[in-house]
This record gives sequence, structure tokens and C-alpha cells, in this order.
Amino acid sequence: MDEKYHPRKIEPEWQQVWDEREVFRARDDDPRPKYYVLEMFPYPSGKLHMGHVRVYTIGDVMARFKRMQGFNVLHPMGFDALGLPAENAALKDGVPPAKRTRANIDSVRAQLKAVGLSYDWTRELATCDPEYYRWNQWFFLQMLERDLVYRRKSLANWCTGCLTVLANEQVVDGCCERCKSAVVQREMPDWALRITRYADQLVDDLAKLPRWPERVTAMQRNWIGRSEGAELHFPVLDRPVPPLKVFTTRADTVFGATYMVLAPEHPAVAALTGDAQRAAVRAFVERMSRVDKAVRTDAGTEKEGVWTGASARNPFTGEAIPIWIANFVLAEYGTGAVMSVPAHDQRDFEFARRYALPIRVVIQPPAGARLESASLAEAWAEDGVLCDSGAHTGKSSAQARQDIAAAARAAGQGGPTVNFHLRDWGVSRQRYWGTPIPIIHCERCGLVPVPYGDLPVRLPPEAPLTGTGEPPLAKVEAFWKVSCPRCGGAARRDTDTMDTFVDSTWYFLRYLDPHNDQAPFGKELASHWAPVDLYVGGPEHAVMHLLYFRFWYKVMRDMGLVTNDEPVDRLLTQGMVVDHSYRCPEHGYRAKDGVTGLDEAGKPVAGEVRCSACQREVKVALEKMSKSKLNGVSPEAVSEAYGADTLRLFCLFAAPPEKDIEWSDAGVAGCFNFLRRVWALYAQHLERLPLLRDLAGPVDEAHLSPALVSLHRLIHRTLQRVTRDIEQEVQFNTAIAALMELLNACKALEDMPAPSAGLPDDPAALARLRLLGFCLRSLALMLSPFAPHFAEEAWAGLGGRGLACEQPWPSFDPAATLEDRITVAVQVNGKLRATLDLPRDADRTAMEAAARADARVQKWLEGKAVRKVIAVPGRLVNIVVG
RNA sequence: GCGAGAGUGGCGGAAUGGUAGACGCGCCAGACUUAGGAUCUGGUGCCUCCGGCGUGGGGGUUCGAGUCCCCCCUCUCGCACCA
Repeated sequence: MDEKYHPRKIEPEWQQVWDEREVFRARDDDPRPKYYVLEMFPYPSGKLHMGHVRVYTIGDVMARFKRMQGFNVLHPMGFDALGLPAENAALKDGVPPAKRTRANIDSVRAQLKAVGLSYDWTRELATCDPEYYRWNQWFFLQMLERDLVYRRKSLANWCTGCLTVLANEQVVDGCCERCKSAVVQREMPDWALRITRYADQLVDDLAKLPRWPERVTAMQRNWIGRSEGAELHFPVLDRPVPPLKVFTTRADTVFGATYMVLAPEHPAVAALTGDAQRAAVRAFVERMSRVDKAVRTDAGTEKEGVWTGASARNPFTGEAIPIWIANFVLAEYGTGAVMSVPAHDQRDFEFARRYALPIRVVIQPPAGARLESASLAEAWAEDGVLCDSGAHTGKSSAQARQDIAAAARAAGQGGPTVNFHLRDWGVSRQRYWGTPIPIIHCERCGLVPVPYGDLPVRLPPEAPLTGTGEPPLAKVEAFWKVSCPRCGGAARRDTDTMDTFVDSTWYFLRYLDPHNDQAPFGKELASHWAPVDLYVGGPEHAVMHLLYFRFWYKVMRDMGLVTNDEPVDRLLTQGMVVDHSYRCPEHGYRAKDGVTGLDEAGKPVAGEVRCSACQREVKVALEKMSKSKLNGVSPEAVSEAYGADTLRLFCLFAAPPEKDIEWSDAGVAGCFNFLRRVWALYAQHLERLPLLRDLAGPVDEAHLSPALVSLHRLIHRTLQRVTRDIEQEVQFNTAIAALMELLNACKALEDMPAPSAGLPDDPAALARLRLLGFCLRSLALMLSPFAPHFAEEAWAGLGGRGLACEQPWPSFDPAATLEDRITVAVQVNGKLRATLDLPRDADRTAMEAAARADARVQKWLEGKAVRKVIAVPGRLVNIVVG
């Protein structure tokens, strides 16, 4: 151990030791209880950014902590290596995705190692490896056999920028989530996964995830959108058309249904349309097909529609009601047709007003004034009591919903049913850098699965990437030109590739068995390691990735590959790393050195920040660090200046894991300073360190000064706090704060016997050295999860055997966490008036007596009658006077 | 509109219903200096400072509320014509 702290010297050395001794390798046959820590694997873009450092460090603390606690920890890492960015980059510079990705993976792996993350690299995987994606293909075929995959022709979200089909989840406000270009509707044949078949389970099993953030489960619940209601059939009058089916959650309002509305795309529209209306209906349908769906279905868009000329019979009132089509009805939800109850639905009300359709009140509020159809100002959408509803009049809404649905079922005209917002998952992408879909299109045999023995269907090493909508693989004849496995005739491979979200649905199980060439993974290994105990990742994956991930797991369960229902026990969604960004109205985003008006610490001074190019005031915001916003700080630069341990420490100390952290150079310097001060503490006792190794026995407080007894108690208390903060609270910031407090208290260690050749005979001196050893060992071990390189160096300096990261997590003595004397607050009428130093075990009577005896307290009691005294042992005394 | 979360010093942030502001940054004062990313020691919520006031605002429960209950305001994120 050197006199001075040189992180750049010690960090690579310890990384090498960890590597050589394979200390982070997880053994499948280890008898200790398992703990699986997983972080969402990165897309290997080449450069690690601060957000990555943060997630991976959070996971790493838990992995290192659990390892020290005696768990058999699995902490793997891999690369989500397929996807658009490599393809887009190839368009620019011609480097084939495979080549670029391999190089990027090597670079990112090196950067991850430089952060000191404790991964078992023997299990590394990359999704672009044919030995990985062959199992995507295998799953696809398995799902095909189970009718979980089907070919469909559907209106797809077509991104005009990426020139590819997007999932509904990838469309935000009518634009591509990735490139922000407009998304339009286009009819495309594609493959879809029946995630909707699992909709019920995906909702119900959220109850089995108490250790997931509520906002994630809430978002999933919302996205799946389970909605209970009834299907009702409305016979069509004077047209040779089967009855129209509608879905409603308000069957209780059916007596108020005075018209119907269909989506413009509803298949019955043409057959319903009367000759007089044909031109208008056709024009409306035509116009709707051209309006962007997101705009058309935006809540702010005005409702409009046309009458088809047809009418239906309300099955409950027997009345004839007109059938309209309108922009606000969605073809894909429910049946694409709705019964309109203008008195009790605001949309229907507005539509009825606009087109002078009848409004009829059939629900009365439980209290207050009666609603009158003629004078209704807005829809009454709440539950109430039915009126003018035949036999159901007088029933509550809830009762009527049940009865009416039951009546429909009895009459063979519908019945209770459930609808979901969730749609099936379209997985076809017109892209090169993805998993080829293992299907062969044969003119004679139709769609033919690639035989299992022919997997993997490999991507050709290169394909012409033109950026147009046609799949690149369609231009590689050697790829698509095949003979049909069934009839041997000329056939064509499917030239689409799979959505890359497929890759990340099951990767965590491949880590268990990364070289298995008979199955995606062994069942026994899965039953040993699954589920993941802690999964760390960004909240942006709350819906898509985590929903697909849960879906896939349930499918695997039904295939007999895994044995429980959910893949992840505890989910931790970490906050972003943000910093100030500066946007100039003329020059766009500016870097820190492209603006003026920052103070010495590099923080913006309100209202003073200007663009150094044009002197205009710039817009200052706190945004996620990114290249495009020019507000990123490179982890490498920080490591270079302060070391990886400081980088880690800052990411952990700045805020609790779930919250965003604001980058602060001063904060980083503070963390570095902390490590340097700990180092100085060890350096101060450098000559004594060898002695301490053999002084592991219990500290004899009887021979210690009061200050050192206090320190001894504090060490135990710190062990208690740090353990609890990591394990239960996952609050690393307070754990580190506790370590800082302990360091501050180590001033008391200055009074140590002079270093000598051997152990002193004096029991007092011996006790002091024992305390010193206990303190330095505890500090080193508690630092190990957070600043692992530092901890190794300190541990080695202490002459510790083995590696710090392999030591058992230090235990504490609960009895030794308590001070003998404590500070007791004394309040008079709830206001603090004095503090007393009392023995810890002082009882109520003693506390009250001491409080009353105190001059500072007496002043407030003078001339007042004491009405009540509350004494809480160990805490406070509150004297109530009146 | 619906759902989730957040509002505490100059700043990041702490506080099982029991001394609000741990810890860090910044700032102030002092010490020291083989000028070093200096370091060390002490101090640092606000005010009209023997006392008051303070956790977005207003009520309530309690001996005692940042914490529990009710109402309101602001902000962030997600969803949103889903019948």
C-alpha cells in the first residue's frame, strides 16, 4: 500500500487479479443459496455512457454484497447486438453491421471491465451470434406449433423515416419513437404473436409482483387495458347482413341506445350503405383512410360521421335506430361497432348534438335532480338507477349490467365478455440486422416452417442496405432462393427479420447455459437459477420489454421449460443521469464551452447564459445526458481523472437509485476526497497494519477511553446501517453517508501506541490496537461493494487473507450498537427547551426527574401547573403545562 | 380526464409519529503550507437572535406531524375518443 492514493495504478491491477482468479464465476453445483442479479444488457454502441455506468454499478453493488453474504451469485452480462443503429450506421460508412458490432462489443466489454463490474464473463452472449438467434427461430417454430404465431394481413404502422413496420408501442403521438418521423397506415402481410391469449394472465399475475415498482405494474395494467362488459347483437333492418355486434361496458344503458356507429373500416359498411348515401359514405371512408390514424383518433379531433342509410333494431327496446359511421370509432378495438347512448356517454352526446340524433335518459343519478332528456347539457356517465328501461327499470346500474348481459346470452344475442386494449405483437421487420424468420414460402405448399434440423437460418454476412422499404434480404438471392423442404420445388425464404424485442425476451435464461446446442437452455439449470432475484433497468422499458419478457416466460412455462409464473422477483428502475443542457435559438444545442454565463463550478447562472457564437440567451434545461444534447460527460474521462471507484461512488451517492441524479463535478470531487481521506487513515497507520492482522479478537471496552468506546459502538452501528440500507432499502446513498460518518469519527483513532516490533503487553494498548484493526477491517469490507478496487488494496494492506470481495460480510453485535449514555430531548408543550445526557436505561421516572431538575426547563415551568408528562425512554420528555 | 410519483437550507439530498436538515457540495473563519487536484480545524436553515419562525398552501388527529387523515396548488412521468 502506497502513502498516496493512485487509483489509476491499483485499479487495473485488481481487475487483473479478479480475472485471473475467476472470482466472479458462478458455479451451477454450488450448494449455497443462489442469487441472480441481472441488469438490462446494453446495445453495444461502442461508447459506454454515464447511464450505463449507473445501472451496472447499482447491480454490481448488490451482486458483490450478496456474494459476501454467502450467496452463490449469478451476475452475467451480454450484448443486445441486433437492431437498427448498426444498419443505419452502415448506410453512412459502409461498414457491415456484423463487423461493426463485433468491434463495438470488444470496446464496450473493455469499458465495462474498467469500471470494475463483477461479471461472470464466461457466460457472455451476443444476440447477433447465430448460436443465439437460432433459438429465437426455434421459439418461433415452437410457437407456430402452438398456434401462438400466425400470418396476418394488417394495417401496419409504417415509419416513413426508418421505412419499416413499427409495433403500436413504438409509435408515439403518430411518430416513430426512434426517429420521430411520421407514421402512416399501410397494409402489410406480417407475422404476429398471440400475446393477447395471455392478456388475462399478464394482468392477473401483476398481483404476484409486490416487489416491482407500482408505476411499472400500473403502466402494464393500463396498457393491457382489461375491460369487462357485454357483447350485444343488433339485427339490421332491410339488409341481407348478419346482426351487428357491439362491445359495451355499459349494458345498463342499452335502453338509451338511439343510434349505432361503426368504424369506417368495418367490413359491413359497404353492404349497409343505401344507394342515396353511397357517394357520401364512400367519400368519408376514403377520406378517413388517408388521415393519419393517430390524428383521427386523438381525443381533441372533432367527431364527425355520415349515416349509412341503414337502420338496426335495438334488441331491448325493439326500436329502429340509424347506423352511422364515424371517425372516432376504432376498427381494432372490440368489434369495431358501438351502440351510442348519448345521454350517458359524452362522445355519443356530442355526436348526437351535432347530427340532431335523439337523446334519451335511462339512468337517473342516485341523488339530486332528475335528468330530463330534453334539457340535458352534458352526458351523465356515472352509475345510477335505471328508468324507462322496461323490466329493468328501478335496478341499480351494476345489477342491470349483469341482468342485461345475462338476458342477451339467454336470447343467443351476445352475453358477458371481456375486451383488452392489448393487441397481438407483430414481429416482422423489413430489416437486415435481425433474426431471419424461419419460414419458406412455397407456391405449392404455402407457408412451410424451416425444419428444426436446418436451424439456424443464418444471416448472410452482408446485404445491400439501401434504406428503402424493401427488405435487404430480398436482394440477396443466395439467401432467399431455396427449395421447399416439403415438395422440393423452387421456393423463397421469408425475407423479413424479427423485432429485436424478441431477442431480449429470454436472454437471461441463455446466460444459464450459453453453449447449449441442443436447447435454448437446460430445464434443470432454469429451475435452479430462475427467477431473477433482482433486475435493474430503466423505466422506459416498463411496458414493451417487460411485457414481452413476462409473456415469453409464460409461454416457456407452458412449454415446460420453466416452472414458475414470473421471471423477476424484484425490479428496480433506476433514474437517469441528467445535466444542464443549453439550447441556442440559432445554433441548437451548445456544449458547456459553447456558452458564457456559467459560474466557477460550471453551473448556469439564471438568466445569464448566452451562446458564445451569437450572444443570444440560451434555453437552460436539465436533461438526460446524451451526445445529441452535448451535455454528456464521458465515464472514461472521469475514470481517468479520479478512478473508477470515484465514478462508481458518485453514481451511487448522488441520490437513491430510483431517482434521477444531477451530474456535479464538485460532487465527484467530493467522492474522490472521501476515498483519499480513507486512504490517508490507512496510510497514517501503515506501520501498524501488519500487527493488526493477528488482532482479530474481541475489543475490550474496559480498557478504552470514552471516545474510543463511542467509536467502537459507532462501528457496530455503521455495520448495522450499511447492511440494512443495501439489503432492505436499496438506498446506497445513505449507506455511503454512514461510511463517511464513520470516517469522520475515526479522528478518535489518533491516540495509538507507537509502532513497535511486536504486540504491546499493556492491555490498554492492546485494546486500542484491536479497535484499530476492527475499524480498518470493517471499513475495507464495507467499502468493497461500492469501491471494490480501493477495498482490495486496503484489505491487502491490512495483511488480510484472500480477497476483500471474497470475505464474509462483517456481522455486528446488536448489543454493541448502543451507547451507554444518550441524549434525551426535553420539550415543554412540544417545544424543545433542553437536552439531557442520561444513561441509556434511564426509566420514565428518572427521565422526568432529570428534566424537572434542569434549570433550562424550570424556567418554562415557573408559575405553571404541570398537567401531564410524557416520557419516552431513550427518546424524550414532553412536559405539558397549562 | 385517468394512473403513478415528487414538492424539505444556497445546491444534491437525510430523517421506525419523538431534538428537522444526517452525509456531500458550496460558503465563512482560522491553522498550516517540501504551492498541493492542497490539506487540516471549527462554523454554517431563516429572522427583528435571552426569543421567534421554519418541510408547497389550508384544515384536522395527537402530549408531539416532513411523516397519519381531509381539501387545494405546482411540477415530472406514463396513458388517453378503448365504447
